[in-house]
Amino acid sequence: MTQAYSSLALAEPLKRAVADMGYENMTPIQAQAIPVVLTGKDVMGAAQTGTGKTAAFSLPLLERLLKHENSSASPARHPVRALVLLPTRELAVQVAQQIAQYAKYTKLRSTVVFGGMDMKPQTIELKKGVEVLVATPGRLLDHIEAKNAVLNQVEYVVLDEADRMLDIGFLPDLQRILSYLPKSRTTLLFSATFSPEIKRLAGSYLQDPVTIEVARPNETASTVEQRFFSAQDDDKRRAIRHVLTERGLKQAFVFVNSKLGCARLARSLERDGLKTAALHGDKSQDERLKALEAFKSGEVDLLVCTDVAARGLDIKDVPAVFNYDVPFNAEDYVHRIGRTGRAGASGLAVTLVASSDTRLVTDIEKLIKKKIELEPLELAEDRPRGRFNDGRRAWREDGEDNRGAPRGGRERSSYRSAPAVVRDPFFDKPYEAATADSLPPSWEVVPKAAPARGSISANIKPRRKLAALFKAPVPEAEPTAQ
DNA sequence: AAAAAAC
Repeated sequence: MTQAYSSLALAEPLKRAVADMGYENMTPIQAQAIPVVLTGKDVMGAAQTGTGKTAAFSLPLLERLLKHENSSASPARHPVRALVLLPTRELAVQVAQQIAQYAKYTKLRSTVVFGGMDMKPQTIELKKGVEVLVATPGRLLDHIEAKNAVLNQVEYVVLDEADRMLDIGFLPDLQRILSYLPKSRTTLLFSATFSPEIKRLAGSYLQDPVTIEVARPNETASTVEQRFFSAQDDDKRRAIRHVLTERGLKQAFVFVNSKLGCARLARSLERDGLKTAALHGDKSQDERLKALEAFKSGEVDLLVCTDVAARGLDIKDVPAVFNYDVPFNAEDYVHRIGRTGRAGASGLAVTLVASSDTRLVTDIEKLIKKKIELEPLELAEDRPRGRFNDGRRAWREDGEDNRGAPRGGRERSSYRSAPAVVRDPFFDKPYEAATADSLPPSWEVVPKAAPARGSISANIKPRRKLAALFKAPVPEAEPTAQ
């Protein structure tokens, strides 16, 4: 049963803002959470990625701020009445933008504070007075200590990506922030993933909470097609290009586990002819926001990123997510692939699994409670493999064959194994993002060696089209609010 | 095995 926003007891300005955004029907988490949040009770809410958790807490929160005036505040002052905390700066920006959209026809004011940017403009906004404050923990504490933000009249606290906010890395900051808030308040926790331990911990921050679980916690969105390919490091970049071309994909997130790896991979993919931006925590905030903007505007095809981008980012129509590295935490897998298949659209998640990653894949399998089939993705050689006796690789990054050009030295290099060079047609031409009328050429998967007995790959037929490994895309559903 | 969040 779908429910329309118009059926809700929301103030006219809020309904008008929702209508402006083109939303009509609520998602299940919205339909269930909004009436409960409207009662003012504490809530712990779990729903799959991309199903509109932000609207599920923002709309009823704004409604309550409108309906219940803060009687203890002097008319001239605008005390912070609602605080929304997030684990990354980009997410804080996004949620703040969304709240501002919902509140645009009301007199409620909101702003966002986060690190990596000048304190002054944020201070000016805070001093003007805001009812709703969106923030990342570290910078908020700075503002509290500088007396720029006074939180003793906060009535509502939201921990978005609550399980992350409650993990060991954030907990000390979070506890300090909560110590500045009144004891009597409403607390709302939302996430797509909750471990049993975090749930227990979360319970200690809530009073008589209502638990809303639209899906089993940690459940992946049904709109995302999940594929796992075994691919060694040298093959991973090519695997990405093959899948992009085969599926006619225009854009994708590419997740890696480290900041250094992120920068390196972005450079490599750029050399392969892909338009790429890198997003990780060692970049300046300016660069981070620019990278995200370049991806949103379609200026770049690939966003190579660390887990800074794993959670919450809502970019419309991202068709695919690659896990170039298998994430260390299974929960992060759920969030990473949740960047695609949002709001009912279809998405593809491809995880590239090296032989040392099998343990991590097992963890993911257990968490999402879905059987994972590891498929071989073995591509034809595009360049000679192996190394010289002196350890140099037989190929160079610029694509030139390195054989026959030994570095100076009296010992003559000999090539240990000289496999045949098979050219990969995609590798020779610059990558072009697919358009409606550029049908991708097909490419064959060629097995490199006989599969080991008893391995998963033993069941795979020797030669078949890569395209045949993929099923038809899922049709799009009607849009719902995010 | 890492990343994120303050200066």
